[in-house]
Amino acid sequence: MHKQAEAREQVKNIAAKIQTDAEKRDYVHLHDYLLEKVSSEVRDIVRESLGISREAADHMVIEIAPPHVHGDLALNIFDAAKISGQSAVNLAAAISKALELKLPEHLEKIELAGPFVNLFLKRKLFYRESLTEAVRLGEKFGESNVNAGKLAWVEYSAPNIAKPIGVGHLRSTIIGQALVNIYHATGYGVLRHNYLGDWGTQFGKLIYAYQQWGDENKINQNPIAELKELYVRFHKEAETNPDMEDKACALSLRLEEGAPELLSLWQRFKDLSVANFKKTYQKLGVEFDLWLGESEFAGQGQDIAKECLDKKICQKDPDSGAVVCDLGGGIPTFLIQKQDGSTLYITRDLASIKFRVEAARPDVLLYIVGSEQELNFRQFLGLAEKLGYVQLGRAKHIGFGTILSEGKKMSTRGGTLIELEELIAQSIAKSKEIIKEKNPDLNSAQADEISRIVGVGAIIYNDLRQSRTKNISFNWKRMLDFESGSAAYLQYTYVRIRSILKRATSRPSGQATGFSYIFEKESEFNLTRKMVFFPQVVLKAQENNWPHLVATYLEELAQLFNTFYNEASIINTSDILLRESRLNLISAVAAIVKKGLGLLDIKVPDKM
RNA sequence: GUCCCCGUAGCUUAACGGAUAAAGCAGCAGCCUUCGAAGCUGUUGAUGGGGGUUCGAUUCCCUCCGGGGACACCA
Repeated sequence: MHKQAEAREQVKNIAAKIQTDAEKRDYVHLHDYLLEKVSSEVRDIVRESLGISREAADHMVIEIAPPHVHGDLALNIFDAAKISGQSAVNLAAAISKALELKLPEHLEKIELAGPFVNLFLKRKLFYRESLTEAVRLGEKFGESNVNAGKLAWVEYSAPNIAKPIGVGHLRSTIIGQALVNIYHATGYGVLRHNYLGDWGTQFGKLIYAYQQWGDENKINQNPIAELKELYVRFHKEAETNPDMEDKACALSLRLEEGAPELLSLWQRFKDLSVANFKKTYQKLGVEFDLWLGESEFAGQGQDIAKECLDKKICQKDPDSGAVVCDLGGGIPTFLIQKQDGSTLYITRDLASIKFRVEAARPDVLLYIVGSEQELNFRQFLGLAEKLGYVQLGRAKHIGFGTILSEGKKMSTRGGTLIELEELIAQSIAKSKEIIKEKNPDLNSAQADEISRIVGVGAIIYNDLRQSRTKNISFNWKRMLDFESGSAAYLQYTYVRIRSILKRATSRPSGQATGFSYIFEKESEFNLTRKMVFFPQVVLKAQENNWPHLVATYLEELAQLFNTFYNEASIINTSDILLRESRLNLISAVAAIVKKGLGLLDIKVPDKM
């Protein structure tokens, strides 16, 4: 089909651009990070002196020592013990002895406590090196090259056309965009795909409703609201008038067959919707490389069904003639073709994944779709793998919980559904009230700009701060609580640091690589000790598809900063070297906060 | 009925099978003539019940209870 070739060409161009971007990219090598250097010093010594396998040695992980423990860092050897088949206590003793005999460069001493090996850093050296590194890398700190050269295809947002975006698609949009950013930070090239819900029987209903009651004036004035109105009216009237469903079905079949007058109507609805969505995405700071909807794959349903039958993976139901698939393994059977021969959602998804793999050859494909579709994805991906469309395990469904209001799912009928546009507008308005109250000196334009950043940040953070799979209990008050544990808390921390830096008479002398940074207080050291873990946190967030790790980390880092801030004056530090060190320290913290929030797709204001 | 997710302090949430379960809100007691108090310090308070695996379980397995969701011609 002509259209299909065009789409393929488009995808190939996008993939090529992603690849050239990747080639030009200046990657930060993971093994250059200080924490990695310390880790490999330890691993090398242990491997050489104990003769344990590389795999076991690589599974020794350095962590921050718990507060009640003596030591700066702790070596977690439990996995290594399991791999090398020793008891943790014995291995820890052997490791501790080996490290004491040949002390790694960055360590002062070792302490053994049962199965735990506690590490004492040469604090001055560590402080100097960690700060030098963070200052040098600035807002690149945290990135790595672990997945350099790989391509991830991420499908997210995926709203249905002719309907307003609701809070359900909001989660997909926010989580998807965060994962896009996080994947990119670990080296991936990422193709951002908005797979529009622009096909299926609902368009028969919509067209029917339009033909019956459509009002051109209203549609031109407020397209989405009016289209939704038509759709709702259809369902209301269909309750008392059941043959409307059949008429709508007939329309949708004619649409699928390509009836020109219906197609042009459909195209118009789609164009209106997309224009509207783009405005919303702009407010959220979300962007896509590819807008390719389900309709693109509607024509291939029959071929897919035929292939499934030919390969004897699916069967024709003798009574109805529908095509049925049974994957076994406790997965319920499902249809891939209706008895009237028309396609289903899953059939189009199959055509779509085949297309994606052929056109771009991604290393991973992510589908950011609510957990209620978990079964559908097990069926769809199971069948796609069986058909050989995608390699086992490369395509993943990234599910997430529902947004609940008072413990219940938001529903249009119950009047509890919040449309995304409404949510954004209200959040910005409420943020503005708070901002004006907290900082009355801001002029109106500044207050507008800041409340957009803070209001949108509150929405995004409310979603990403907790683990993906859990339901979110939606609560206006909590979302707009700008105290600890909020985006505003992090933004405030950033703004405060910027403010100190502006007031300081000397600028941080970041460029000097040999600069001998010094510290005085425990809280300063604790900050750099926390900072060096940022790249690891980003990596782990990517590996597990857990954006909330970044949020949790940033809160902890910000709190360490605020503690330090409260016990030491930075500008009034009389020792010049110490003052210069502190200015660089807080500047590095600000860079991480900005970078981390950026990974979550949250902006930072200059003042607030 | 089958399958999936979830159950942690009064509330909302953290915790690769690891040391004394971590925060925020709410409550109580403190800290601004000094870099932005949207902050900081202290304090009260929790793993739904019962088994099991393990040197060690909030985490894994079984079971019960409670909440949410999904189960073929919708997406």
